[in-house]
Amino acid sequence: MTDPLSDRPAYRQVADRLRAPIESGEWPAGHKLPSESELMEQFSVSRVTVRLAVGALRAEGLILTRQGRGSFVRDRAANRRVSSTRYQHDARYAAGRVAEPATGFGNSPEDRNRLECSFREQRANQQVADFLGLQVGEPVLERHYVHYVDERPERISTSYLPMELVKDTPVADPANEPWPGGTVAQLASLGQPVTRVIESVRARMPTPDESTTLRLSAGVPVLVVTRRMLTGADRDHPVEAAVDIVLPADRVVLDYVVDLAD
Amino acid sequence: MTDPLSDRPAYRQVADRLRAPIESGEWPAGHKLPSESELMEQFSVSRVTVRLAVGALRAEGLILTRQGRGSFVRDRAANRRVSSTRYQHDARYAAGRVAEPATGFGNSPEDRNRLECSFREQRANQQVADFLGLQVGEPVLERHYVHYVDERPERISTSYLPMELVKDTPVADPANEPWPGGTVAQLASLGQPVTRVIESVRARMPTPDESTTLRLSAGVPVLVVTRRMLTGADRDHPVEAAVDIVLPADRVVLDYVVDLAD
DNA sequence: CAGTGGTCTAGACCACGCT
DNA sequence: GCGTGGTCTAGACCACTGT
Repeated sequence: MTDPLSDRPAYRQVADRLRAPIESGEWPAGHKLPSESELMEQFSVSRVTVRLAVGALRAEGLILTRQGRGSFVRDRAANRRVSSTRYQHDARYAAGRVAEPATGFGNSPEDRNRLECSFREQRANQQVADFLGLQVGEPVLERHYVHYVDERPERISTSYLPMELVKDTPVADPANEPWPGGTVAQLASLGQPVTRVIESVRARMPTPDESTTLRLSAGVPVLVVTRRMLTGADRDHPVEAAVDIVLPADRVVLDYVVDLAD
Repeated sequence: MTDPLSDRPAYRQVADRLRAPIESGEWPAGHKLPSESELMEQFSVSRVTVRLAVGALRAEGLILTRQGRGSFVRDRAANRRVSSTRYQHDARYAAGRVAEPATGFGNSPEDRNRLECSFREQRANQQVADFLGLQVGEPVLERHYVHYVDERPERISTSYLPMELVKDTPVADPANEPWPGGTVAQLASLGQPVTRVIESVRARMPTPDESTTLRLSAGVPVLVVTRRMLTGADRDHPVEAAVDIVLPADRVVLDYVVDLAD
């Protein structure tokens, strides 16, 4: 039953009573919630009220609903770690100092990875021009990737390289993807050893397109990384800009190692 | 009008037709959407259908609704940048090599910052023990913070220090907060200069409590950072663990600088 | 087939914000 | 007072999942 005297709306009271056993762990991941008809009877409310409550929990990312089956407690443990140390590792690989590249953005074995990519020549927009130190309209190579791990899409990204740098080189040929050692190794092959990577991390709800591509359930945000790669002894010459690396937040953790030495 | 022949449900069609002018920029941040009655008439659908459409846009973080006023396009530009370089800066400050500390987690002028904190002695749980290299149950100092910038709550965090390290020191006294130079400077004052910081970044939807404290509107995720601070020449001796630094994703961007030098 | 969630209608009353 | 969104009801039909 709900308390009609409370100023807390009925649907919130129902949501609260369902949230408690989820957050306490009493209902573990995969546990089936009572059906909507059971909840209607249990709390003496209409179907619309029940659905408002269930919808709230779904928007919080606590449950997922499947037509014809029911509502279930979602597994919220993100398990793929993506570490900033992969850049250092790939730089050492490109310099011939280690035998194996870092195993992709996902640090997962090669045989579980798959990459879809499409390249095209494009003219720099304002943001890309700012990042690469170019004028708006200068030619750049736009590279669009969808990265799969175990047949699950785990990353959408769009990256830009100055056309002047890559024209008529193996880097501009999508047939050479996936390139061992990634973008860091590609730039090294062009005589541009990366000396600094700057990543900016944001989070937001996915667009419907992203939600479809990444197969996200309701209530799951995306991590959005923008990346700049720089070369030179002063680490200030931009050579690559990845403006949107979109990652599913229910599966990915980003690790950053910051060393203090002066 | 909606197309009843389409297999796309009516509420999605309405949502699509409202999303287009928002994403194209035709309706800029702050623009008022048509009222629910107007949408009912315009698309010849019931109120419930209109509210499903509006609710979907709200869950995507595109709009916010205010009772008695209407629905408005939300401003999605996050503007506070939090950079990993603040740790290096604070280390130099603690070593007396620069005159001013980094201006807080938010890198914003001191006079716009305010800190609420509460300290208490606690026994390490499994996660804290793992992070600090202690046994479960060993005493730790638990520090809970809420950080405001311009009177807006911008960060909730819980941090742990080994009790053995801080007992009867100025660091254990909340009256000394905010401490110039932050945790890095506090540890330096204890003879524990931090040599490495490891941050793990996740994103998820907020709990109702977090949503209230951070004054989040619907459809806004939180960035969740867990941090470990390490000392020693081998950068492997843990001295601090911040298990949950919760940041509003509509206002904060995290910047990380990764230098490659070998 | 029965049970589940997904969509949709018509109608009602309330709380809030502005004039 | 009036228009706004917030909450709630009773009832209907559909699509999907399992037996």
